Amino acid sequence: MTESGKITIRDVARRAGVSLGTASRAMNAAPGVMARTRATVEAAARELGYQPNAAARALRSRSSRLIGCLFTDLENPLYARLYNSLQDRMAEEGFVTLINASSGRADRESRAVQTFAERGLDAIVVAPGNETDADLLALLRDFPAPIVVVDRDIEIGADRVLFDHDAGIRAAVSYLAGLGHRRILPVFSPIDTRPGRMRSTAFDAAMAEAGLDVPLRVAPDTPNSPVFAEVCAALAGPDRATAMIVQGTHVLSSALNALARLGLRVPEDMSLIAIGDSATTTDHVPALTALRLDRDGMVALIADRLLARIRGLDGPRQDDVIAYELVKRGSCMPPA
Amino acid sequence: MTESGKITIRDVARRAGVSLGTASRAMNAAPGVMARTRATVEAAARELGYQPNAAARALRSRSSRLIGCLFTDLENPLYARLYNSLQDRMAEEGFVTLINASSGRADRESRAVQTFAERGLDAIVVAPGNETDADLLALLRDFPAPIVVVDRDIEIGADRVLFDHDAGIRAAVSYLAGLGHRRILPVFSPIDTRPGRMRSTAFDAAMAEAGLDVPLRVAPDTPNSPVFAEVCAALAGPDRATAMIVQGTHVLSSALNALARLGLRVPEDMSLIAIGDSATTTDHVPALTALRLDRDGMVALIADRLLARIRGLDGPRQDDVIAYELVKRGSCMPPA
DNA sequence: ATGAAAGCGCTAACAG
DNA sequence: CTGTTAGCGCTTTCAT
Repeated sequence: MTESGKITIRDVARRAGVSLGTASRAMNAAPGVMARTRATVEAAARELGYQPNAAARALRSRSSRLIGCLFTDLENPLYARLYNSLQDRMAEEGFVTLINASSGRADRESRAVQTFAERGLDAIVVAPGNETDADLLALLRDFPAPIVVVDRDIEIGADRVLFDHDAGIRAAVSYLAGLGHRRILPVFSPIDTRPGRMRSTAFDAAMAEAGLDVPLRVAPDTPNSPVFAEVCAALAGPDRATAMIVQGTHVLSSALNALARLGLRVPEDMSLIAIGDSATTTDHVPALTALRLDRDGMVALIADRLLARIRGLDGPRQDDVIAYELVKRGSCMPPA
Repeated sequence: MTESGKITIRDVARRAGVSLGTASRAMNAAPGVMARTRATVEAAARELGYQPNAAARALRSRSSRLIGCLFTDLENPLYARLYNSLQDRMAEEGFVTLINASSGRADRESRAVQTFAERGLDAIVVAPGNETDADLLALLRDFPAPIVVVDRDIEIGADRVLFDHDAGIRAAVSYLAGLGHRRILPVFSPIDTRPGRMRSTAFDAAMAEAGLDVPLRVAPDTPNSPVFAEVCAALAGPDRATAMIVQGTHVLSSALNALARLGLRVPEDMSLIAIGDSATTTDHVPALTALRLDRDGMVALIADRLLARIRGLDGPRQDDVIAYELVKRGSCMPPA
């Protein structure tokens, strides 16, 4: 019935009794259109069920009104939520947001960037799993549209939004140290990418400043590797850690598993701080003290930067830093 | 340097010393092009770093080579993986796959479908959170391209890929009953959508057939609601259940939480079968017996159906059923 | 097998 | 403020 896809701007113009150009201007809220004319055109469009043809528009205007995201992992709540929020915000501005998950494989990431280029995306936001792949870096450097890099140490002359792992980890360590903990077990992701690298460095520095040793550490191979066995082993000795700082979702749940297996209760036998806040931390009983990113702030920052660059802002590339907040809940107490 | 985006098919044709039309035919592997000509054109394209303009192509050919997915939740491992696999498969066929997450809100779902229509997507696959919203259904019915519905009871004349919850739940119940369990606690999602509805029905039927009562059930408000308190309450009595069948990821982890709090070990004190297989089930210690969907089969089915319809297959709409497999691991044993 | 030409639907530049 | 016109880059007739 609606026969969508058949009605062109010509039909709208005819029905509104104006020229094609005027119809276009009216619908795009261009300056210099009489309010009355605009109303007439809009009414005609509505009555006809007019839907603009995105391809024609992109071809002519050289803007696809498409934004792309390249992340490693869709299941990661951080990225899933970032994508959701970004999508909402960009939709308000008339953009459609794509996402591509690479599982961290460099070849996939390169292909995705290439596809993005062919499709003429207006901008992309990337957090690739790989910070050093030459191919990917070249593709990114040559990318014909603005890029925002999220929490990766890659230098391609693009704007970046970076997380303040340093302050976050320091806050966690000093909270725990203040509670009286002296043996704190870090369970962090591998160091081949910015978050892992920075967390490890910050942790070591903070511990050193607090005069504490770091005899043991658990480093999952990937951000999603289970660490059950490693955590069990690390907690086996007589001088076991009395507190842990644990990253992520998968890693966190397998660490929790290990505690359960060892018969260690949180927080009585083990204090715990999670890096990143999600359903896993809030739904846990007791709710977990966590390092939470200011997600809304981050999305606003990314979106604003994206929009500004799309609109032609030509200033120097800029780095912005997003803070972590230590949300204190029930998973920490002084050691026994 | 590469100056991408500037080289058009004209440049390629000129360099190859052929006409524009021939260049197009050569690159699209159209019939009736001399092998030599094709080679020349392809070489020219490569040397120039030619990238076809997707918008122009879409405008002229009336095909965007874009596929859309409309799911409720990106964090849900099932959808995240379905999307990943589908994307891989469709990329091989030259399509880019978009995804949109609605969080189950009908208005968002309607807007997403509308956007998909404007963008001229070649096909969409949908698993909306809402099966009855009139607006959404109308939009879907009028959608100008093929649709594949995933596990939803919506009748819009589209092909569907449905999960066999009935056989799956029955297999789980009869396995547990065979082990000697008589009190089995179901922890299922709400019944306002196909999976929840079918699971509940199948569970009741299977229990009745096994001659077992269902005194208690836990039904989270949404597929992601925590059920800690409800599970604790349900397991409080003297005749507590000795086995549970639990859905999802979030629900599952909060149920596991509840067991830990109650001091109930799996499987010694409580047998447990998870609906859906993910890192949560495989990484748990002990690994959880789970109802696993044949994901590869599902993706192949969806992709084939999509492709066939895009290519004009005009047969009657079809329903396909995907089986669940009961993967036996360490979380079940006879009741004490 | 290839070349020439038309035109997809739209926006932007230029007149009036 | 509005009408007219010229393409955007490509695929697809229609000739040859």
